[in-house]
Amino acid sequence: MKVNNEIYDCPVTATLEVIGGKWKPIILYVLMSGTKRFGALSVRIPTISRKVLTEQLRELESDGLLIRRQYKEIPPRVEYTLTPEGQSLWSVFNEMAIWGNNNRRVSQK
Amino acid sequence: MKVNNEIYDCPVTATLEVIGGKWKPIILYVLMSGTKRFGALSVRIPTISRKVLTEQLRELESDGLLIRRQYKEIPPRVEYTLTPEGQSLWSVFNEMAIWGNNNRRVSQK
DNA sequence: CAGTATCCTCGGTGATACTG
DNA sequence: CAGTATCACCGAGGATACTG
Repeated sequence: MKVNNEIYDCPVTATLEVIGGKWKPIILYVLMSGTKRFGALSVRIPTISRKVLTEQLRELESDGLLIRRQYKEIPPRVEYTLTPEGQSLWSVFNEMAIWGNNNRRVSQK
Repeated sequence: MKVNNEIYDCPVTATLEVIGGKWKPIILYVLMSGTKRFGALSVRIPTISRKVLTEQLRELESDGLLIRRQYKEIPPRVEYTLTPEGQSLWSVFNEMAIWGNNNRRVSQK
């Protein structure tokens, strides 16, 4: 997500630049529970198109938050795993979850 | 920001629904240091148009994060103040700032 | 001073079809 | 299975001018 220009570069906006947007939080959240295949991500997030899922995963990869492993098999297999940097976002998500639970009405899954 | 549909309603996305987007973090951050007038916000965030600033402030107000106080004077004076709920976002921003400082290259103001 | 009112641009997202 | 390619849309955000 294009959050802001360099004038306002600050750690908070830098973080939102990486985890903000419509799909990245849920993708990262799903991957927090461990390595997932492309298809598994697609099943867990059924309303995202494969095109957009691919794009978001590529961005998270180039931001160093996850690793893409492609196995040269038939049928193809591609796995996505959080890097330590990606996993370290847990504390951020946790703080957001606490605030959301305390201050928002959240319907449960 | 339209983050996601109800299927993925979770505390994290609920939080991002409120503080995500291009301008809200910086607006909230500026207001963390105390009540500000419309013009003061505009000066501190010079690249936001007044139209968009107005829109964002209205959304933050209807989300209960800030209070808008209008003084019937000439010239007009309008002040924006964080509610306790808005101020309670400090811990969220703090966690994001820590992560950003540890994991991103951030140019200083 | 603190906004509105209009008009417009652009990029993120979606739908659909195709492929190694 | 895990993608690409193409086309299309829509709405957040921006530019500019006007106002109580």
